[in-house]
Amino acid sequence: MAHWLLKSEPFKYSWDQLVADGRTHWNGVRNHQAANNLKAMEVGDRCFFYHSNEGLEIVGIAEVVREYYPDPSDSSGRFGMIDVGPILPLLHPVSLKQIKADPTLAGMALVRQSRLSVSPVADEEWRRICELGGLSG
DNA sequence: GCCAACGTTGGC
DNA sequence: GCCAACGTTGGC
Repeated sequence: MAHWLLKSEPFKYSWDQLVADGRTHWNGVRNHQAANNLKAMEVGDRCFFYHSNEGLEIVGIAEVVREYYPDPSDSSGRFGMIDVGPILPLLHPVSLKQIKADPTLAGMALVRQSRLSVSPVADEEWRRICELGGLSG
């Protein structure tokens, strides 16, 4: 199972909103690299949910519930979207500051490519963030 | 509010 | 096909 990280500005769409909604369309991606990552996702893959701009921390774990399909909000027809649902919040949100300070995590795509909204997460990065987040696994 | 990174657009 | 201009993202 692959792991991913999804970024959202909390004032646009927050973790709490995802919990309230039960599931949502992850639409509006207009970057090919991010879209390629969406394409590679399979139902059941887990994703960290990161709050950008405000918060600057990973707050929860979401799950892919529908694989890549066309995004009707893209008139060009080039981009697609997935659906995700919430799994559980982190007991302790993991901040960007912590991530940058941790040797295991400092090389994450989140850090290296700050503008990429959908990025892969390596297994050891996943385990380390779960640990920092207070989840035993 | 500023600025770096970076993708896109458009003139040539 | 190159590259300057411009727009957007997102951390600080």
